Amino acid sequence: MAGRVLAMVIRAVGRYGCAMLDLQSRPKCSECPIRHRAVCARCDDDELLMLEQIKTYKSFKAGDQVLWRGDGLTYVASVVAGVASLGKTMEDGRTQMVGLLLPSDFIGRPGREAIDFDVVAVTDVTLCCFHRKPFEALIETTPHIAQRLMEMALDELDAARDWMLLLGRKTAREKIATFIEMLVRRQRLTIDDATDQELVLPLTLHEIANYLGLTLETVSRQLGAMKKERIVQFVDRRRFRVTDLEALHVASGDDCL
Amino acid sequence: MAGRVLAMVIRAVGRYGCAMLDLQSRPKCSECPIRHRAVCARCDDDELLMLEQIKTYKSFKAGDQVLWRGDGLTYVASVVAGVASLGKTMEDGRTQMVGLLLPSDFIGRPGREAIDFDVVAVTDVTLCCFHRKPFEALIETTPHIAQRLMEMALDELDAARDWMLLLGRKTAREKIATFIEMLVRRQRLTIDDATDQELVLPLTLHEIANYLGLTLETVSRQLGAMKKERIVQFVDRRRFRVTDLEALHVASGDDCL
DNA sequence: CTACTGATTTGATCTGCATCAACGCGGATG
DNA sequence: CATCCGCGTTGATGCAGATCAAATCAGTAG
Repeated sequence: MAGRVLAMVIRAVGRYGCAMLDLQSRPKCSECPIRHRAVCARCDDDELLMLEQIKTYKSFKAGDQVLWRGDGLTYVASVVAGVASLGKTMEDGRTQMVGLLLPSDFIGRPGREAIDFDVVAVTDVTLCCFHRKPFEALIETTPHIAQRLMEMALDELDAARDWMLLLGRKTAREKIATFIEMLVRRQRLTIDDATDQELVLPLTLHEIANYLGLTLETVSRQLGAMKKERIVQFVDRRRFRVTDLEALHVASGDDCL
Repeated sequence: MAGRVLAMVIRAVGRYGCAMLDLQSRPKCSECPIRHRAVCARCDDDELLMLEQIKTYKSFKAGDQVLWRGDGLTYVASVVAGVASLGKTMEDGRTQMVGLLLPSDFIGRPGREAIDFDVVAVTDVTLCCFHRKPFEALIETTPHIAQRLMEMALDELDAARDWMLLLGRKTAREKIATFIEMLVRRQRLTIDDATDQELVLPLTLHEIANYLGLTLETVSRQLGAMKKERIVQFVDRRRFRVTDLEALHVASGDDCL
């Protein structure tokens, strides 16, 4: 069971002959695109060096399962590139996405043997993996890592709580609006001057529904309604822009700013 | 997650809550009931001494608002006794509880100026408060605190994700069953041989509904149904016992153990 | 004891979203 | 080129749970 990750990697690579990323490669931490946001953000050069020694890159193709619920946690990892989802599944097949992992987000947790949800690659994904045991040891000796991990966990906790309000109390329309607003805000953070920028839906309708606690039909209908109302405008299936940010915000049901 | 202390709460509440505790008093950390589970769990005696110097006890009556959303965070705190809730409210009055705080749980977060939800005392509550600034300084110099806070945040994150599945996908019946099962599991952790123990609903129907993303009428009806089916049995409004643990678990919709 | 207040129960009705079903579209495959 | 399959759209129908309304009960203040 623990070997599944590896099997996945092999399959992913095997499929395309050789994935673009060399598995053996161990890019310099100092040149890493997530250097200043990931779990290593607060580390100094010496600490970085120690991390560098226990890290390995792994790649996954869109759709690949990265971890199965109940899997032994041999590795913990940071998302370097791509989007992955955290999901829970009930016996009868109902599923709920409980988190979206974007670059710099952390997978797994020190001090626990198994993971309690599925991790799936939504797009092609690159992970920076650390063997859990040495990573845990590093936490004991390197305050900067525990401090950063604490910050990140608390941030995710805030996000999870916002999502609980959404799941528990918001209407379908409010859920969709909140979701789109979240995409806008994120894009803003990455690209400057992103007002009126073209945005991308990183998920299929099915995945969005799964994230919002709805069915895909409902998502389709609500999106359709917002198109009609000229709140959003689609250039193709995936790309769109927000034409009425104010109306979008009102529709989200959230307080003033 | 954070619970595992309900019996203590029940006992504390069952007596005279925490009203008897002197506000000015600064009890010895070494004799603190939550010494080994709270944010200070990993601290050694020296570290404890430093915490002791910046701590103050505060008490709140059941129903008191401890913090308002948007409040400046002058203090962070641990719950010493009693139950408090974290809640979110929408403009039109809809509310969703996003967390239950039991003894040893932590309120507030270092490195953030304001809090993004309301904290309300459900029962009489005693807090062990630390001025935020010196507490943050302590985190920088005391790895044990950051490590423990990280652990606690990750535990709460797991709990929040379970709750997201509940809010997003479970039926009313499953929600109620899951809630009761959670109460049972918590009690079990504290009192050995707790099978068939009498349990207490620490919340009103209104609060339970608020926690589960339901209306109080629905909660009442589902509880009524489970009474009829002899799954639970009430001795009075607040006290009950589970008569069919197996059926309860099946009703919760969760996987085998 | 009485009146009042807040918590709970129960019933009747309404509705938002799920469910079921059919169809159109575009990209991949042979 | 035909076909297939995953994805998205659209329509018809059903139902779980919300909403509205009223009665009961328990505690408590007078």
